[in-house]
Amino acid sequence: MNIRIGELARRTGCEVVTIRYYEKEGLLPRPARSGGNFRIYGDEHVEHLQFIRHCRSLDMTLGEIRLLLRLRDRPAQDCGEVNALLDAHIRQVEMRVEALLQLKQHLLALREKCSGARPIKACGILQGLTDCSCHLIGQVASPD
Amino acid sequence: MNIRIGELARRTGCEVVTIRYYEKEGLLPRPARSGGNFRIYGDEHVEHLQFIRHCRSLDMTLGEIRLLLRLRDRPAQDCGEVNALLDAHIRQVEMRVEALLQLKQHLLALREKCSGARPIKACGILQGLTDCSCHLIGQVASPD
DNA sequence: AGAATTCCTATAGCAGCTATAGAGTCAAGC
DNA sequence: GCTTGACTCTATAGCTGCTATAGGAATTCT
Repeated sequence: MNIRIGELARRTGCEVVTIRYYEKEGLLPRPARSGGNFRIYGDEHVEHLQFIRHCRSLDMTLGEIRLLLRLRDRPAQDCGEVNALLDAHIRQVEMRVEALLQLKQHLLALREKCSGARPIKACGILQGLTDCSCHLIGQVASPD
Repeated sequence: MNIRIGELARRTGCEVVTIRYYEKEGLLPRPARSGGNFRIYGDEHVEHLQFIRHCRSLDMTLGEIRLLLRLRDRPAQDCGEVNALLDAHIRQVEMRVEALLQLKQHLLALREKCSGARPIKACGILQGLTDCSCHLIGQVASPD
């Protein structure tokens, strides 16, 4: 099976530019080239790219995916590292959720300060944002 | 009160480079300059920057903050727009939380496929990532 | 043969900073 | 008066994970 980049994109739901980007980043092995310098892919590339897309749909970083791919290339090694990576990723997601829930509480508290339909100079929300009393209490964890 | 950028940074917990960045982005008004071309700030800048930092700690984008600042400059106008902006922001946070909770479910399901301590070629997690059966079910909403 | 489509490389842009280079300013100590 | 050090200046590049654009070459359709 010899397909070009457009067909690979169609089969994986991945944009053409993104495929080239993964190649540049070393996530996808360099394919053979046709006489006219077009990339020629095979089944193994489809599978490889699907793996990457699956990981991305789980919000893994390209660094994490790179590591998983490297591990996958050592079939005899123990898979503890894979488990550890996933555990760490799950913890990160949990932390992000907690940070966002805290954030939401702060936003709701701020929201209660104004019922709307006031002149801006009396708006409770803008006053709450200007007031810095709660400034350091609710620091948000760094986004993803 | 005439302070330089380092002192402003200290008082607001904001990095010097970030202050200059906000100025370049039009969020912070250009301050006066000293003879040696140093930025000279006053009380109003401290307050202004605290407002920005407070908004950022609530995860607002610089675009949202720019809009809020512009509204703040029209004290007589009705504050409905401020309320609307905050409501929209809260909804966004809620959606992000839900997306992350879904994501967590997918990750936990994947995690269950392996107990660790296997050779990598038998790792249930890597197999789950290679298998694309659940690929399009759990698409994650675009991050923040 | 000519037009439409696909492909190529290289570069810049998005958000919200952070880091670096190379130079200038200013106050204190010797 | 001169050096040291802390601070400041501008300009530029880097981070993540793409996306968009320009300008060209290859292929495919009619």
